[in-house]
This record gives sequence, C-alpha cells and structure tokens, in this order.
Amino acid sequence: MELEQAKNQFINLWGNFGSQWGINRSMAQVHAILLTSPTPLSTEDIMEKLQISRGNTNMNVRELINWNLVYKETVLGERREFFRAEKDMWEVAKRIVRERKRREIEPLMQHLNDLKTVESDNLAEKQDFENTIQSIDRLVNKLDSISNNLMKADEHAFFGMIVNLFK
Amino acid sequence: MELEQAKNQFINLWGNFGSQWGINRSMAQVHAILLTSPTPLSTEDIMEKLQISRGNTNMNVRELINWNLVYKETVLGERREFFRAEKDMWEVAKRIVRERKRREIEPLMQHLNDLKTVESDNLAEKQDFENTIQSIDRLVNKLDSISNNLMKADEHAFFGMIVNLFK
DNA sequence: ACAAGTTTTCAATATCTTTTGAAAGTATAG
DNA sequence: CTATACTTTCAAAAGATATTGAAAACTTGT
Repeated sequence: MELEQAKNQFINLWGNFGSQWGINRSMAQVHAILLTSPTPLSTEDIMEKLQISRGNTNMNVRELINWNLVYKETVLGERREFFRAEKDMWEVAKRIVRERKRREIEPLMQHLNDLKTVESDNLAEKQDFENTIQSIDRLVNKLDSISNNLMKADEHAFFGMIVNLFK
Repeated sequence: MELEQAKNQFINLWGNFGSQWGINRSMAQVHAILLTSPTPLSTEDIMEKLQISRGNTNMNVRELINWNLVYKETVLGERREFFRAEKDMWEVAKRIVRERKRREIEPLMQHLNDLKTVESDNLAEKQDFENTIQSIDRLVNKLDSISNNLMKADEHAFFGMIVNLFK
C-alpha cells in the first residue's frame, strides 16, 4: 500500500476505534495524524489534512495535551504553535490508563463506597443488594490496583512478568 | 441510605459509567436493574422501572443476552419471558473482555497488519510510519495475549498472581 | 384454525454530541 | 502604541445516536 493512503487508513481506523471506546472521533483522528507525522504540525496543517474547522482542531489538540499525549512545540522563527505526539506507545497506554482512572474509576469507587451498606426492612433483599455492590467493588479495586502497579513498571518488566505467569 | 434510593443511584451510576466507555446508557441501565433485582424481571417490569419504551427495552435486553451478561428465564405458568443477570462479577468482566476483543480488538489487529509495510520513495518517512504502526501493533498484541490468558484463569488465580508480582 | 398474549421490527422523532465559524481575546513585532 | 498574527470561545447548526410506538410477526392454548 502507498504511504499516503496508509496514513489515511490509519487516521480512519484510529478514529473509529476511539469512538467505540468513548473518545470522540476528531480527537482520535488528530491524535492519529500527529502519531504518523514525522514532524510537528500546526493548527493549520491539521485543519487542512483532516478538513475540520479551526475551533474543532483547537479544542481537540488542547484535550490531547490535557491527556498528556501531545506536546506543544516551538519552531525557531515561527510565531504559531506546533504539536507533536508522544510516540512511545507504552507511555501512551500508561497515560491513557492514568487519565481514565483519575476521571472515571476513582469517582466510580467513591460512589460504590456510598452504596456498600443500605437500610431496609427486607433483610434478604438488603443482603442481596449489598452482595452485588461488594462484588463490583472488589473487582474494581483489584483492577485499580493492577493499573497502579502497571503505571510504575516499565514495559519490558510488565509484559515479561505477565507472559511468564501464564506459561 | 434507603434501599430503593440506593438502587436508583446504582442504575444511574452504571448508566453513566457505561456511556463513558461506549456502551449505551439504556443498555447499562437495564443491566443495572437486573443486577440489583433479587428476582428475574419481565419486559414490563423493566419498562416500568426505567420508564422506557417496549422497543427500547426489548432491543437492549437482547443485546445484553448477546453479550452473555443476561439470561432468559421461564417462570412456571407464565407465558412471557423473564430476564436474570449474571451476578458473578468476575464472569461479567471476562465476558465483556471476550466480547470487546472479538468485536473490536481483532478487527483492529487485522487492519494494523495491513499497514505494517507500505511503499514510498521517501525512505525516512516510510520507516517512521512503519515504526509507529509496529509499536502500536506490539502493544495491542501483548494486551490481547494477556486478555486471552485472563479468560482462562479463575479469579483467585489471576489476581493472586498479579498482586504477588508487584509485592 | 382462531384469538389472545407476547415479542420484534423499523420508520419517524427526539435527544445528545460534535462541529462550525465568526467574534473576542491574547501575544508579539516593529 | 498599533497592527498583525495567532488562539480561544461559544452560540448556533449539523450530524450522530438513541428512543418511541404502532404495526407486523410470532407463539401458545383452546
């Protein structure tokens, strides 16, 4: 396949994949274009290649910077900003995990805690509900603790350990 | 907190959580109501408690059955169908992983493969693109292989191994 | 075979999310 | 200080997604 065509396919692929996981299509596509650009890109470059508006580009680049997946870059003698994606995919994965944990898992854990014990005259039903919540809570906490450790480990160590485990 | 109130909060919580991860709100809410019901529920029950239409209820219950998270149940002397959720959350987690893998990760891996080698006169840029794709491909494959093993292991074994690893 | 109860489908509608683009805001050079 | 280059904001519009509800299809008992 030809390089330009392959890049376009990748932008598409990454966009679809993102939207299946609750990340908006444009944001994923901006990420894709930066991942596959050998040089940092300006807002104009991104607008042009993805055919999206200035506002849209600005907002999604900014969000990617919040996620720590994209850096601002200054180019000598250029007034406008350029953007460059983190290309170490292990880093990318860790940062996505970190961010989703912070934004979604932690609030979830907080709320589950509030539901752990309830009041009711119907003892059996009370117990049943509490069991379900406990069971969700245990799972979420375990996944959380794996993700904490994952973020400390380096790629080789992490996958090495996991793969060895199952041999 | 009072039981009924807690159930409502949970339905809400699960619905929000689902929609952040690309699962539609109603589907997650139907799942929540079944998870927290001590007895199987009919379509009518679900419609009434969630205040949603028959069509919506039917479609989402069916989707949950496709995901293997909900079972059809027959009640003696009743003509209509009842539904019951799988309550072992380790099982639930495994089934969600299995399904998302099948629907999303496998197609992704397929497409990445097609992008692994491209043609271009610009050797440096070709190399750069191929490196990025390779790096994504390696990560996805490793995550895939962990998830395969996870689905074979039982909960205790899995978490036991992971937790010990990081001690 | 019919009638009553139940489930499924799907076009129309409503809702929610994303995108646009022009205006306001900010920074920099001269 | 002022003009110009550039970035950010946000209300309105477009687009995507979810929901409704009534009709069609199916199922079961008599």
